[in-house]
Amino acid sequence: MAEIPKAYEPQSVEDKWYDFWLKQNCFTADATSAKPAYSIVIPPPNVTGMLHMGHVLNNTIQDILARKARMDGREVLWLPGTDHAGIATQVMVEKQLKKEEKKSRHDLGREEFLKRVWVWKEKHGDIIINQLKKLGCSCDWTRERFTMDPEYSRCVQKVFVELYKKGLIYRGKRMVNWCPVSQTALSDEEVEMKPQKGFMYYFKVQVAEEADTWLTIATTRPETIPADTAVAVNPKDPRYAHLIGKHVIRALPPEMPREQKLIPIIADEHVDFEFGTGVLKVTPAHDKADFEIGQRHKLPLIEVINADGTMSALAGVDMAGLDRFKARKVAVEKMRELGTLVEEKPHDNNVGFSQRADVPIEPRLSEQWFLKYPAVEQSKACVADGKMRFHPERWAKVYDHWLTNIQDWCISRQLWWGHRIPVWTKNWEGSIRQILTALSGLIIQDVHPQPAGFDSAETAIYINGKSYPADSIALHKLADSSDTVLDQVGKYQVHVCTIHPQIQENLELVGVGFTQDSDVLDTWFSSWLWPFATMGWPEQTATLQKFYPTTDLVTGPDIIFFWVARMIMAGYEFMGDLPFTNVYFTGIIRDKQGRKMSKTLGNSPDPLVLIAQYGADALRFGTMRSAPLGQDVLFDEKDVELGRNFCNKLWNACRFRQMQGGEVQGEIDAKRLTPDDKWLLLKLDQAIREVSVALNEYKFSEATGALYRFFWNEYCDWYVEASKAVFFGTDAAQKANTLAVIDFVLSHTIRLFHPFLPFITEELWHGMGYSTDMPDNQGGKTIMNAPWPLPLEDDVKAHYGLETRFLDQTTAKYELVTQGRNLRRAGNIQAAKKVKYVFKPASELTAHDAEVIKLLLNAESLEVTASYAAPKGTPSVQSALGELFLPLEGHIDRDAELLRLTKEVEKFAAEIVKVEQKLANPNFTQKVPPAVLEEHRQRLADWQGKKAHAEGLLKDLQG
RNA sequence: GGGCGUUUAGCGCAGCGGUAGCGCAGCAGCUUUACACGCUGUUGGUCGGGGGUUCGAAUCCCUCAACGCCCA
Repeated sequence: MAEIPKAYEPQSVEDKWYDFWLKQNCFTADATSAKPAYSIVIPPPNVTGMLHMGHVLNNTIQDILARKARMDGREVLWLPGTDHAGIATQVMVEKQLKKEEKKSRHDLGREEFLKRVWVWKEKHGDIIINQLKKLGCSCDWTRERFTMDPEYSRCVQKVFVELYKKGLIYRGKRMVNWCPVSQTALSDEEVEMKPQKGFMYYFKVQVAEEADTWLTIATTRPETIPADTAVAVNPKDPRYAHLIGKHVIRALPPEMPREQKLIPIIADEHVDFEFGTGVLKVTPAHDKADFEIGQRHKLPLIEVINADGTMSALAGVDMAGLDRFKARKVAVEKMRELGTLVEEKPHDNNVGFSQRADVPIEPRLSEQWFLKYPAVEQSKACVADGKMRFHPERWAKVYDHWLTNIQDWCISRQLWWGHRIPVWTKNWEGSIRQILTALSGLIIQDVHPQPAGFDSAETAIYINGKSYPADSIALHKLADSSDTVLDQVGKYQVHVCTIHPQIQENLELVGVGFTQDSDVLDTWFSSWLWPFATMGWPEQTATLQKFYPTTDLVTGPDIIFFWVARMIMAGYEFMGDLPFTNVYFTGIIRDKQGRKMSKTLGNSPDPLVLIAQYGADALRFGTMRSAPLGQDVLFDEKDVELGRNFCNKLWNACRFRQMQGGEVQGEIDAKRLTPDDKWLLLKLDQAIREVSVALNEYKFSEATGALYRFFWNEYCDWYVEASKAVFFGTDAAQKANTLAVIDFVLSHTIRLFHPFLPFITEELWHGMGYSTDMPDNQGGKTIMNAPWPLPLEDDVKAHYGLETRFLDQTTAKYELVTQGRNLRRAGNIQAAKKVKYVFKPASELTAHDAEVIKLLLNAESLEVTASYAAPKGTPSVQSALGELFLPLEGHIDRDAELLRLTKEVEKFAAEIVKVEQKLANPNFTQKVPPAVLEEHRQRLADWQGKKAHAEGLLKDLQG
C-alpha cells in the first residue's frame, strides 16, 4: 500500500486479487495432498441462470466454509459446475428461435435443434460462472463440470442401465402431471400449488332405474363430465347407500344416445361425506384420485383432453377442439340449457401449476418411465441416527416424512434437451429363437475399448418384459438350445437398454429396425449423481478417493426432495456411502417487506450492480450479517451499505496504523503492556473463540456480528483512541510496543475476516506487510493459506500477564469515560469547548491511565487529586475507580444538572425496588443458590451507593 | 385436514431459568490531526393473549390467536 486512498476502493483491488488467485492456482485442489480433506460441491446453477440474491447467499456461505477450511490447514475442493436445466434451457432456445427465425423446434428437427442449444450453451453458458467469480468464489475451476458433458452423460446412462437391470426402472401408464404448454410430464416437485378463485358447480343427474330420483353432484371441472365413467358414494352414507349398483345418466355430451351415457353408481370408502354433496363424479382419465378409484373398480377410461390442453372429439360436438378453460364455460352453458345446472358458487381451491410454464397442470394418463427409489432405508437411517446432520435440524423431520411416504419417481420428460433414455425398442414378429439369433449378432462387445469403470455388463435385454442375458455368446447358446418354447411365433416387443457405443451403433443400423426412446431424463436424474459423477466416477479416481464423501452441502430447503434426498439415495446406491455429512439449509431471500424476490415484482436487486456500487466484500458481509440460521433473509440494500462502511472502517484502521510508521510486527514486550493492551488482547481472544464457535455451528450472522462488535466497538472505538495517549507521547519504546500490539491484533483480525471479506483482507495482508515473515504456504503468498487464529493459550496469557482483572478494570475505566462525557453533554457544555476534569481516585491511578482518561474525555486537563474537595454543586459521577468531577466554576447549567440528577435518582430507585422485592421474599433468600443471593445483595449495595451519591449532589445543588 | 416455523424497542434480529440486548432508523450535538462510508451522547419494550410449573419465566409446560412455509 504505497499510496493510501482515504476511502477503500474495491473495484481494482477485487479484480487484481481474483486474477492473482487464479494465476497462482490457489483454488486448485490437490488430490495427492497429505492434508485432511474438506470438500463441497456447488449446487449447480442452471446454465440459463443469472446471479440473483439467492446465489449470493448460498455461494458466500460455501466460500466462507471453503476459505475457513483452507486456513484450518485442510486440502479444500470446492467443485463447481452448471446444470443443463432441461425445460428452462429448451424453452429459452425455442423462444429465441421463434423470435429470430419464426421457427419452432419441429421446423428444425431434433438434431438441428440440439445443435442450436449447444451453440447457445457455448455462447452464454458461462455467464453465471463469471458472475460467481465476481463474488469471489474460490471454486476449483479446473474441475468445473456440466451435467451434459460426455463423461457426465455416460454416468447418467450407466446409472439408468444399472437401475433398469435391477428392475427398479419401469415403463408404465400412469397419471402424471402434464404441462400442456411444454407438453411434457412433470414430477410432483415441479408442480406448485396456488390458491385460485373458481366456482363450484352443482348439477343434477337422473338415476336411470328411478326416473324420479336425481342426484346432485358438485364439481370444479364440468368440462370433464364427458369423461366420467362412474359416480361414487361412500357406502356408509345413508343418503345414497340404497342407490349403489344402479346407474345415472351422464349429462354430457347431450347428443350421445342414452344407453351410452349410463354410468354406474359405485361405493368407495374414500368418498368424503362432507365434501360437496357427498356424491363424487369419477373421471379416471383426468384426475389422480379418480384414477385410483377407477383402478379399484376397473372403470373404463375416457380421455377428453388432448396433450395440448384442447378437448378431444369424445368431449362431444360442443366442446371438441376448444381449449379446456373455454370448454368449461361451454359445459356450464350446456347444462344450464338442459336444466341440470343447480347452482354455481364461488369456490377457492388449490390448483397445481407448472413451475416452468406457469399454467395449471393437467393430470393426464400417459406412458412414462418410473423409478422405484433405491437405498431408501439407508437414506432415512443416516439422518435419523445423526450420521448425517441437517442444519437447522428441523428439516430432518421434513425429510423423514417425505421418505416415509415416497412415491415412484417419474423420470421421463417429453423434451429434446437432456439425457436421452438409452433404450431401443423393436416390435418383432417371429420366434424368440430368431430374435435371440439376431440379437446375438448385434450385441458384439468390446470392439471399442470402454473407459475404466464401464463394462459390457451395462446392457440389458427384455423381450416382452422377460430378461435375457446381454451377452453375445450366451444369447447364441440360448438360441441354439432345444427348448421348443423358443419357436413359438408371435408378436414380441424387444427392449435393449445399453450404454455400449458399439451396440448402440448396431441397433441404429438401417434395416435393424430398433428405435431409441424419444424421451429424455428428468434433469434431476442427472444432478442426483453430482457429488460423485463430478469426481470421475465410476473410475476410482484420486479425487474421488480423497474428497468423497464431501463434507458440507449448502442449499435451499425448497429442493430438499428434488435434490438433497435423491443425492443421498444415489450416494448409497452407487458409492455405498453418504454423499456429504452436513447439510446447511439457507433461508429464502425476501425483500424488506418479507415478499419473495421475483422478476414480476421487480424487487430483486441485481447483485452485480450492488458489487459495482459497494464491492463484493460489502455485499457478502451485509448478506451474512443479516442471515440468521434457518430463517428467511429479509434483504435490504442498507445491509450492503453497512458492509461497505465496515470495509472502509477496516481500511482506515489499517491506514491509521500505517501512518504511525515504525517497525512492522515488532516484538511485544510483556513488561510494557498497558492495561488497555491487555484488555484488547483478551477481547481478541474472546472474539477468536466466538467466531470459531459460531462458524462450527454454521451461525454465520453470529460470526459476522461478533467480528463487527470486536473490531468496531472494541478495537476502533476504545483501543485505537486510547492508544493515541501513547502515540502523542514521547516514549519511543512504549510507542514501538503499542505498534507491536496493534500489528499482532490486526494481523489476527484480518485473518478472521478473510473468509467473509476475501478481497480487502488479501489487499491489507500484503499492504500491511503481514505476509512478509510467513512461509509461502502459510500466508506468505496469500492470506488464503494463513493459519486460522487460535485462542491464546494459557502460557501465552501468563507470559503477557493477561489476567481477567484487566478486563473488568479497563471496562470500568471506559465506563467512567462514558459517564464523564455524559456529564458535559448533560451540562450543556459546547462540544468544541475543552474543559477541565478532576478525578478523585479510589486507589492509585497510573500516569498512563490518567492520560488515557484525559484523552478519551477530550479534556483540557485531568487533575488527579486524592484529597479533592469539590465546591458544592459540582457535577460528578462515581465509579469503581473513583469519582470524576466536572468543576465548572459558576458556569453550571443548574436546571440541566438538576434534571440529570433527578433522572438518575429515579432510575437507581427503580432498580433498588426490583432487587429489594426479591430479597424481601423469604422463599427467595432460603431457596436460591448462595452465589445468586450474594450477587443480588451486591447489586443492591451498588445501586444504593449510586443513589446516595446522586442524592447528595442533588441536595448540594438545591441547598 | 396434518406437520413445521415465527411472534422481543418504529424496522430487522439476538437472548432460551437469575439486573431485557444488538444493528438500523429516530433525537441532540460535532470540520476531535484513520475514517462524515465518520465521531460523541441519548430516547424507545408490562418480550402476541391467557393459564400453569418455579423462590424466580422472554426463556420450561398447556392453551388460544395472528402470520408464514411445507404436505394432503
